[in-house]
Amino acid sequence: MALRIYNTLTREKELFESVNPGKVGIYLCGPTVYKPCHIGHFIGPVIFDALKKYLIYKGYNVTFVVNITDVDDKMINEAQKRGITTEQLAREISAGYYEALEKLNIDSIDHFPHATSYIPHMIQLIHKLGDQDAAYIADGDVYFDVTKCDNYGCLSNRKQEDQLEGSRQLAGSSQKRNNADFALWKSVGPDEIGWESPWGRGRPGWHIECSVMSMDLLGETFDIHGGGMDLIFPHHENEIAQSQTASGKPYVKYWMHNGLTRVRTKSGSEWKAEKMSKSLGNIKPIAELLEEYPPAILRFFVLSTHYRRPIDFSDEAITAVQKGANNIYRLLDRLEALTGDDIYHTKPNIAAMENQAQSEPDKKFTEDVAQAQLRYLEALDDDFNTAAAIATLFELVNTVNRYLDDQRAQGQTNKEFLTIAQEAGRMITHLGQILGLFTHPLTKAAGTDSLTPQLMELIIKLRKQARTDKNFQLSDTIRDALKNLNITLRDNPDGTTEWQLES
RNA sequence: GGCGGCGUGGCCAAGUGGUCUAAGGCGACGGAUUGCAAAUCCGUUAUCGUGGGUUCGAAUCCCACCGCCGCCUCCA
Repeated sequence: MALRIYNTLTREKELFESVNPGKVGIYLCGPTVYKPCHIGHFIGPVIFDALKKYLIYKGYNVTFVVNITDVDDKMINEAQKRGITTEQLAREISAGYYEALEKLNIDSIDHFPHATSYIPHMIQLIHKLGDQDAAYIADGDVYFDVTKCDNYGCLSNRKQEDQLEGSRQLAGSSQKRNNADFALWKSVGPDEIGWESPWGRGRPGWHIECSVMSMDLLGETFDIHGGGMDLIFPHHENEIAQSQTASGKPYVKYWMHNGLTRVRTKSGSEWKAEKMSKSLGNIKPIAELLEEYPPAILRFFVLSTHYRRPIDFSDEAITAVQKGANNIYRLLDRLEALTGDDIYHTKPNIAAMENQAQSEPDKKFTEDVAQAQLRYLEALDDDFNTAAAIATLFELVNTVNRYLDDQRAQGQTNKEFLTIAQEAGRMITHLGQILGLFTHPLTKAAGTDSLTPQLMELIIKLRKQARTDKNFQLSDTIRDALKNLNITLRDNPDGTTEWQLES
């Protein structure tokens, strides 16, 4: 089994082979911390956190870097508007960012380099570029000369000549050698935020920070660089130009770009999907969203679409996904309740299933579970198709439910089939957890105290008596009352009743 | 003007040359089960934007057209 990844650079799915055997470096463009983050900021982190987990599963040693841009025009403006320093602003916004990451189970990021901590490195890199005449001073600013990079435009497939007409890039600094040249260092006045440099007081351009931090932490050539598709040009294109020119080596082996988040809104009877943006005012802060939906569901939602496609965000869409995910949780929780064993934190044991499986249905079932695992991993190997992988999870759930039903229908009294079903449940959590899904029950474990199960047993017994007496009014009252406590009863055909705490 | 993405059932969403009259989810409908429900199971619900073309064979390749979205200024 070999992982294949779509590389924006070549526009093809390529076999993944890491630069250094057994090791993988991933760099993802993080947020500019000037306004509260929204769901769009977490698409990348969810995807690449899941990817890292999968690579670890495959045996790689992975280093994952997400940068924090804590200096640029927007930050300065916002800080000024609010009457605080940019440091205060950065601290406040990044705290919210980290908090959301944690809730979304994004725990695999090894480094969060801040741009402001890398100023000397940036100056060094600009120097290096200057030595090659790839950087020059104009109007006190330092620019990168794109003609010094022979493959400029390779990532975005753009030619400079084509960019002129219709572009909103107005004829500004006429001092630039080429229209496409971009700033490496911008000069600032004495009372503005800035750092001393050989070119006077100033602050770095946006693109240089990612080049510097990624190469510092991952090496001059590293494996995977991720980001939203909107960053392909100019940001990533410029990163390549700077880094490659400075190091004389290829910069990144695989460029992975995720689709952008769109918001579905209704105008009249027409649905339309548009980009999230501040000007459109269709942004919901992540903190708010995390209040409305369980974080695990949001993560599931993101991964249930292939990463390269845009995700249309709407309450309806999340709700639909949530209902689907609940079917999986319901089965898992049910298996735990039936067997009394933890299936979230133990690994499946196919061999044990095979040993236990005596009858034909048991054997068939065991075979189906093994097949599901295979298809799940195959899907992930195919350009990290989490959507297809998740589909196999649903099929597996159906397989288990059917098995349980069949066993029950046959009046199976021995509980051996439960052992087998339990292993299948473990397979579901195990596969899900490769992507950071199904790490815990969605709700607080039911009856964590010892009293609840006993009380439930009592209540169920009483209700059963009521039903035997055909006192349905009473039995339904009990059922409704429990429902209000989010406890659902399941009356099985064989007369037994199970209970479950629903989310 | 240039670059790029998208258009698959009521909705969401996989699939990018044959196993596809098309996975999976939500919804709807019918059935089993139930005292009634819930849950679960079974079944039904698509020829893949339009029109051409290539091919023995296309949702998948090519051309044209229509529609939507993004980038070329800051953006994950």
